[in-house]
Amino acid sequence: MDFSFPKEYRLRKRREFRKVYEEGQKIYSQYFTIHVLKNQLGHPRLGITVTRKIGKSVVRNRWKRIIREAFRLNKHKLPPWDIVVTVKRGYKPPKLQEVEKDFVEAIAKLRIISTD
RNA sequence: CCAGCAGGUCGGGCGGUCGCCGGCGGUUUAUCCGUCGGAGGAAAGUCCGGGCCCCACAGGGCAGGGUGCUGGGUAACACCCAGGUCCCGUGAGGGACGGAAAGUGCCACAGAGAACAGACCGCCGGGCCUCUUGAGAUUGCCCGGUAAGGGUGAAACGGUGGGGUAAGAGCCCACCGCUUCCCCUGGUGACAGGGGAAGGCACGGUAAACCCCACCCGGGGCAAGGCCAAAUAGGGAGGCGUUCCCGCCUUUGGCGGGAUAAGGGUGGCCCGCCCGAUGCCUCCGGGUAGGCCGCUGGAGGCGCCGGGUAACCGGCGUCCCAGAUGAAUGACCGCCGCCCCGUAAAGAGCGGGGAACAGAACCCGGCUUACAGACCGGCUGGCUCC
RNA sequence: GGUCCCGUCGUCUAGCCCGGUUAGGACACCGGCCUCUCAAGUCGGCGGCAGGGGUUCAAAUCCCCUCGGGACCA
Repeated sequence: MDFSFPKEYRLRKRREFRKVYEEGQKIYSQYFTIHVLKNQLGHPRLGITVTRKIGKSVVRNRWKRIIREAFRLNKHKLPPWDIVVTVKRGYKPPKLQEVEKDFVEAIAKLRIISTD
């Protein structure tokens, strides 16, 4: 199974993020605010937002790495959407399994809503 | 062995699986494969100093800012090294550092008096009143002397002894201290040592108050700066075209319709068909999105030798050691090492748990701040043993 | 990444340049008076210099470090 994470699977420009914010759907999970928009690429793409309010650079990097790992290990199950994950304030970075669970459940919920 | 003082080093190790970023090689022209490398001592705070780049600039001055014992190191510094004086410590050591005798300002409260000082209490002399026969004594008041004592304060005009006096005081003397000046010796110098003269002592603090003196500093920052460059709008140059007919309305004008021109669309091309009086085409320069360079080989690391007390410098050899840009350096597992807890008489073993501060963004030299723990020598004081 | 500014009661502020009473005021809060009660009014109280170090006899004020908040630059 392919667990790689090349650049085509990432959101890299400010206007790509803006498009998801303005045209996509939104859901709140325990740790994140997740914006989602269907794309035409046939695979999902991930964008992560961790503001300076979350913590210093060590903490911000930790969040990004864990989120990226959660996406990477589950990307074969994900629909072809652009997904932007914004970290909420007030949490310490938890274990990978917790983030994975939180992220996958939130996406599953959105999937049900969008198929209705 | 116990206290302590300065200083240096490290910041878990090995292996596997899944990923990420970059270099090189191959392969295809856009994907794979191979291989190598991939956070720190502070990468942090951005507090100083430089390199680099752009702008400005003849030279000098003013304003503004910084530094401040001496000598040295350095690209430079507010850093580092060595030294000096004073203060603290039994000591190893630690801390402070131009000028208050150029001028100005300020020194609250308390206190009698606070900056060419000052009589509240006290001490001493004199006068008046009171008591007394009187000498005289005492209380009160007044005048004067006095800085030795008390008290206030952060700070009150040198100390000890003697003389002196009504009581006192550098008022005078001796010794100690202090200030200023001169000479000699040592040192590059701060300064030190020695000798002499003058002065009874006159000059309290504050310059992280204004200021004076000496020296230094142009401004901005890689989001600097440079290159390539769509689409759209606009600018410049050149070329082609800017014609005819009909109807209506109040004007050499406007509106509507038709034909054709430059040109465009369709199409491999010609004819044809369609659009078309609106302009159209080509080139140039600026420039946005976007991309590229700057971008990591450097005041570089390590070793040896030489110079220097040292900071550091020189020579030779050797190594290449992150370069991202919504921003890589991660996740999981196993074994070993370290620490803690339980079990055991200690240990072994077994089981469970823990491991700091922190993440490069143009690059260096410093400073400051954060930091679980581990290690290395050096020195001081005390106790004990040989 | 870089450049710069600001932190005073619970909130908004004065004082800071040029150091010196118990750091002043408004709103809020608490208690009393007034009122049948509440509000208003009135009297009193509670409560603060972001933290640490230094200079000074003395620091909210001057100097340094740390922490927190904010603005600007593609």
